[in-house]
Amino acid sequence: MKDVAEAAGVALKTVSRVVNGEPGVRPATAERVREAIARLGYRRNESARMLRSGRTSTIGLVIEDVADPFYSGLSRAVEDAAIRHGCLLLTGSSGEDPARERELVLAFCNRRVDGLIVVPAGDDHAYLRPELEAGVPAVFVDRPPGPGLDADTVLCDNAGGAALAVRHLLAGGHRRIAFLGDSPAIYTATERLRGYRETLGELFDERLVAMHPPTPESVRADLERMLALEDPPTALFTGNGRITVTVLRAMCGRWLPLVGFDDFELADLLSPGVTVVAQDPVGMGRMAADLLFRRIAGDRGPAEHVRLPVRLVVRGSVAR
Amino acid sequence: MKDVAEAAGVALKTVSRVVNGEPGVRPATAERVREAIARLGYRRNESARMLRSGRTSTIGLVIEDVADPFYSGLSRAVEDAAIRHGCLLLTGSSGEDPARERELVLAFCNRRVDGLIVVPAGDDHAYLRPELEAGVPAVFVDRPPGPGLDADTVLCDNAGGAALAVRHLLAGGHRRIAFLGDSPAIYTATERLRGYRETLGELFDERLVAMHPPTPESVRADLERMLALEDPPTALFTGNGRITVTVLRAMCGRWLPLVGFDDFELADLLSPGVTVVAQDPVGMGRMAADLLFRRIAGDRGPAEHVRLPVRLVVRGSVAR
DNA sequence: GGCCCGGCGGACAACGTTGTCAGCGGTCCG
DNA sequence: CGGACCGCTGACAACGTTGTCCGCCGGGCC
Repeated sequence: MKDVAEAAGVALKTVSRVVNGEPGVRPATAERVREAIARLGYRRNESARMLRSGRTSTIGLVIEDVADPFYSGLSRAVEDAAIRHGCLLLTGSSGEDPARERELVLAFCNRRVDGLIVVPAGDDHAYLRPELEAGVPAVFVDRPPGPGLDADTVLCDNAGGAALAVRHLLAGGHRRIAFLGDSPAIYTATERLRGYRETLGELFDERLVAMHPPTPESVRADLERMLALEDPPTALFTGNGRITVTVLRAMCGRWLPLVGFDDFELADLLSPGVTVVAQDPVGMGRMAADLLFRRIAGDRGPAEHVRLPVRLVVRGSVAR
Repeated sequence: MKDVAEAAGVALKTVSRVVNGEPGVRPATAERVREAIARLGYRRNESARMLRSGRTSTIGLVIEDVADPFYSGLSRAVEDAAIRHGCLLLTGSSGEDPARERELVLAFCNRRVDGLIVVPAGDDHAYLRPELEAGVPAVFVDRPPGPGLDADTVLCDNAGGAALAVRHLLAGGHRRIAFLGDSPAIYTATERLRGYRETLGELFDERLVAMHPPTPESVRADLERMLALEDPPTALFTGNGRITVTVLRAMCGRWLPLVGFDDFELADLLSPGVTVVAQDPVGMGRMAADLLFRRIAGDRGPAEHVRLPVRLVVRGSVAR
């Protein structure tokens, strides 16, 4: 900027004014400055600007894995909102590792992001308290933060969705409904288990429940074990998109009526189509971003807790 | 940092040394400093650090759409490499809009990213020349930059992959093979058309080619038009994952032997399974990131042009 | 016992920007 | 005709960090 000022024969501050479109510069001078900028290929240094102004026009997003369609949809929605507010997006995948989540969040804080959107991997967010108190707005999506942190959250109706799924299967005449869920360490997994369990009531049977991170082997083993019971399941409820797909693959050939939590591309093209409880990742991302930008704009109201509805999408997979 | 220094009763620079693990601080002093840091909840301001050091430990990634599985896989691979090098990732989706691509890239440059990975949307990258000359390393992925820019590129063998697909269909006895591709403005689309055309030789028939951004309506119309020909196609070659899926949906019920460019999740679970030319988005992302970090580390060798192989994954969709 | 050396700590400038305030003409009004 | 005001421009400090350089102090050696 100093060079531009010299080239245009004006003071540093005048260049700054032109660059920022501030008033008080004669058109002829401004033109001369702009010409010098173009000639020298000058670009404003945002680091310095941030340092001075305190705003980075950047928000941080921590998700579980960008490559997972659920999170990449959410991610895109957040990005769109960021662009609308003139912000850029720093993205990081925690891979369900609380330590990694913490590192990412703190790295974002070091860069003084204007706000954070976090899909928490762990359930201890004490490390975030100083940041929140320092005024960094944060919104938690898909899962609530650890205890003792009263921050904005955007969740979906996990238990209600599970209830929808189970009731649909019950209505189909099933009494032995297995649940294959993700690790109980994951909030959404236990919530969905809760909805499943409460809806089943006394039909609940612990032997029909399996919960851990899905691998083809573990899912296959779970299915084998359950199908070998003297009173095997006649239908399946799968706890997230990845598990649904893994189950579909593990079943190759055999078929059990199935409802999956979370919609996925091509669910409708499989035969039979897969009935799912559809969440709205894009809606969640948009909602979280809206909330965050309201906070960034200065909204200091009490923490908001949004719970988005889910809906049952009936396809062929439960026909008797 | 000044506050920490005061609280610990030492000089500013001593705090800086402790924070950066530099030698020359007595353990007792260092401990006092660390205690003060913890007590005050101090976090280093990266903006100031960048300003001073010139390195941001951040790289920028411009892709077409994070929500597209191809790009989200690539994205994840780049992120993993970035983390390995202690960098964070700024991500932006251009949505095939050259103006948006330009804005994103320039916004990244303003933030002084250490390097850029770009899936170009446009074919005029003159705007990037000053940045490249200023020493910002850039790697282009999936598509080459516009003419006159000699930068590192990581592409896949588009024409070769198309040839694989067409030869597979020819071997299946087909002579009337239609090609449904994306807009000819997209490099990969025209390359795949070229491979298709050259492999077909005199079997090539312009009436069996349709190229534009796929919408359910346009794809349906293309299929209708082609199937109404007196000599209709007996097989399809689809130019990317999105088109393949759109075609599958548009065909509902009817069936034509099909090979798609780009693999996609569940392609194997459809019945029949969809034969595809599989690219390796993760490999492309990793390769691009490796190249970029070599440049960032100071490699000033001539531009490298990597072309990754593709492979034909035969599934059921071409059985006669 | 004095000198030199090494280990440690601190003062200061600089990175590139923006906010504050002051200066310098010219114009308008009394 | 003089003073006040306004439009434009510029000098300077400050943001928080790090690199450079200097000084202090204690110990070992001559």
